[in-house]
Amino acid sequence: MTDPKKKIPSLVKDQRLIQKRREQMIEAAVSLFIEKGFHKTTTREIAAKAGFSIGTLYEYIQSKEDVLYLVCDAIHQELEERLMPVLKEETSGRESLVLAIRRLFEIMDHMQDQILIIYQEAKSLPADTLKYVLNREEQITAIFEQVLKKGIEDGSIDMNPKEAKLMAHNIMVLGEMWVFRRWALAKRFTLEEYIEKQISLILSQIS
Amino acid sequence: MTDPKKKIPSLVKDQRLIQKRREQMIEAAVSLFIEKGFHKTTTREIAAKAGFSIGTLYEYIQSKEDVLYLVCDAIHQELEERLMPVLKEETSGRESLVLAIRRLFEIMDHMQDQILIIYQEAKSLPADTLKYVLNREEQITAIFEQVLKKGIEDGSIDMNPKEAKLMAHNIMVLGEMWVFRRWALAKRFTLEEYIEKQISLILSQIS
Amino acid sequence: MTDPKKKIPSLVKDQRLIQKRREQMIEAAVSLFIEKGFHKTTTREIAAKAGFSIGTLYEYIQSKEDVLYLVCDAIHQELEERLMPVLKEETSGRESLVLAIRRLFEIMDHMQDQILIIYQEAKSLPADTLKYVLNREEQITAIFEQVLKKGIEDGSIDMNPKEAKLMAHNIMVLGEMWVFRRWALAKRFTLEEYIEKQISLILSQIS
Amino acid sequence: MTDPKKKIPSLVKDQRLIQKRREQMIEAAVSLFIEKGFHKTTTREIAAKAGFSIGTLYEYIQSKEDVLYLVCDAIHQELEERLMPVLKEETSGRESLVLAIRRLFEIMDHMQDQILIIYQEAKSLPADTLKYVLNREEQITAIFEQVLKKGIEDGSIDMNPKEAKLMAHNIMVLGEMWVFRRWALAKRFTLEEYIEKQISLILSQIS
DNA sequence: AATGAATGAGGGTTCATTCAT
DNA sequence: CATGAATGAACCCTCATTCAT
Repeated sequence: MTDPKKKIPSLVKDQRLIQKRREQMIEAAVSLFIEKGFHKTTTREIAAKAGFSIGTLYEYIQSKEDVLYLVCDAIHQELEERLMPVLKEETSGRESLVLAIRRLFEIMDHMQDQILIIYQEAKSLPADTLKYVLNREEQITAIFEQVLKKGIEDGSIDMNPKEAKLMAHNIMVLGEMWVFRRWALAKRFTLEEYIEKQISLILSQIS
Repeated sequence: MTDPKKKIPSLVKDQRLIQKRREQMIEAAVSLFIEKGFHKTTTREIAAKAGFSIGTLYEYIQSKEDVLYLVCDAIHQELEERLMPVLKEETSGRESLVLAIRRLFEIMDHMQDQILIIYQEAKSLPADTLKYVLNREEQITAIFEQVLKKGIEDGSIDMNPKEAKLMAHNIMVLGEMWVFRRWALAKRFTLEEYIEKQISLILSQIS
Repeated sequence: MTDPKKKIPSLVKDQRLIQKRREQMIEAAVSLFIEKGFHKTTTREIAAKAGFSIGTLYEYIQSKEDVLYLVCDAIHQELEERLMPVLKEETSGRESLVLAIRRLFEIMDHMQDQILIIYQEAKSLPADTLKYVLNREEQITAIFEQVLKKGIEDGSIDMNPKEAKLMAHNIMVLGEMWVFRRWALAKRFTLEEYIEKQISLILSQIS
Repeated sequence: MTDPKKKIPSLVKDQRLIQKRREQMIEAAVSLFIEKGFHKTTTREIAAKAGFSIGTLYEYIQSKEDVLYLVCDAIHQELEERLMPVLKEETSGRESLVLAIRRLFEIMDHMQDQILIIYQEAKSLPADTLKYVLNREEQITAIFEQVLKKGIEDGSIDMNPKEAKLMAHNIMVLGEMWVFRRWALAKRFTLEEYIEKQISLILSQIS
């Protein structure tokens, strides 16, 4: 139910320190992965940019792939933290949906580089670890499923509840599309136009 | 307008042979990239699986990235070749659209591994070369734009022609989604269900 | 004025260690370059003979050419260190010249293999780096120019000061000649005979 | 006594053809060796520049080093052919010497790139083959020895005949010096100045 | 807890040479 | 005689990971 995270073992005991060092390393890794991708980034570079030595890096992780996992998880974390507030609003499911979609797309625009990391590099995770990341992705998708169901219940959305999950995936993917088809879309639309048009198209499916 | 391909220089002069050897190399590379990804596949493995020596491999390409480009191009080629026939049918734009979407999704299902290669590995191409691949992707997307416009003209599709391009991208992405969200979708839907539901959702946007 | 050396970057920080390892590597490389030349010597051989791994070698240099530069520089260093003491003597310029020539030729004989490395391999250095080596060579030549000028001033040498530089080059080259024409000269002369004859010939030019 | 050349075996019988093809290959190789050195020049490049295929190249030689030998020999040949005419003049040994030195230095200037090939690349020849090249070099040196002896005999040159050989080597080396110390000498002297000064210095040794 | 020197397997690429056509 | 495709040993260099200090 809650958010199961993979435990990455550390040689260091002090939990505070672990958190601090991992934040440093994630920040360093994100910018490096954005710049050159996971494979072309070296562990040395990550340690250097994080401000400590390669030896220290390996006190807090066990392999380079651990860093990738921490990065993916942090990105999902940020995505979720940015998305959740919009759901607090007390409105109809339909309005909630529109707000959430808009927010999602704005987040996608804002975090485009990070989103790309997940899309392009997650495959390099060991199969086990990958599951945790995909799980998290599914949970975020489930948020939209919930909003849709709320709308169906309060009558503001007209659709078969069985299709809520698919619809939720569609929404997520249309958001991500702004990131990984940006090379084509940005030639034609501003973010605002993109949001407006997609919301309008989605609404035409639930009336 | 037409389909510009990047010329990959070869030390070998015989064009027939170049084509033959490159086909062998592409087939080998595709299966290896599927199995272990571009970065973890070695040029030696590609040569061995293709049935010739590493020296021979380099008679037909200049770098490992050339192999990746050839692979991406071949995948797009196959995708296009599988998609085009469905457009020959003499029907309304709307029916043509439905046929094309169905075919696209079936192709995505059939070529899922290859599609994943493009999505996950194309980023490793040199910027110059990447353009060729994205261009090709855009051209395939344009096919759906054409079908939509045909439907608008013959009155079978009701939508603002200005939105045809976006809609075409949406369709492509919903097809690709069957590939890269398969881990979530396949738990809930068969391909057939997926096709039916998505077509029905898309049709609700153009009536 | 002073002796500008090219800074070869190292991944290792400890300056002491850098010096120590580079000395090991230079000693190994010199003997290998003598034995088989720069091109036929592999970096692995250098590392092995130096007593460490190939990975360690590359912690202290950036490319095989860096080793060649270090070798050339060390050879020039030794040459200079062997030559300088003879100039401390308090005598006339003429006597000083004779002493220096004798010493130079003795050094050439002693360091023949190393001198050959510079002559035959320096061309493999990148243009930038080659300049440092040639510069050093010119500085050593300038030593003889100074001695000649001292002799002109104190009246013990009779020559146009304008020709001191050319004369200095001649002396250097006659010294090197003992190295790279050894195959012919050693058949006819001992080192001592060679020195005597050449000094006598040179003196006949400055009286 | 005469000029023993190394026989390089060829698979082809027709002597005319052998000579023609080898001339082509030498011309190609010389320009490539000048441009990039022996080691960085590939046999493919030599064949291509010579105007035939790599297969054909190996019909006329047995190894890349054979090409280097042919090149060295051709250079010596040209050097000799340019030098000999000056000896035909009917004058005193002293005048003959001056003429020969001048001619030698002019040739060195003219053929500087080729001379460099011999100096820097000959060491890559197999020991056996190297002997032929050094032999040739000694023969050319002997020319000057002859001129000196003629001068001693006709009284125009005053020196101990035992030193003629050394003197001849000195002259050769001072000529080569114009080539391999050009980076320093050309800053100070024109060829003409260099010739004048060196001749004057040499003459001061034989009066 | 932090450091950073050491390791060495492994990767991409080159190129002299061969030999079937 | 000429061609040029095929070979594979060998080269330079990288980098994730370890471990003594």
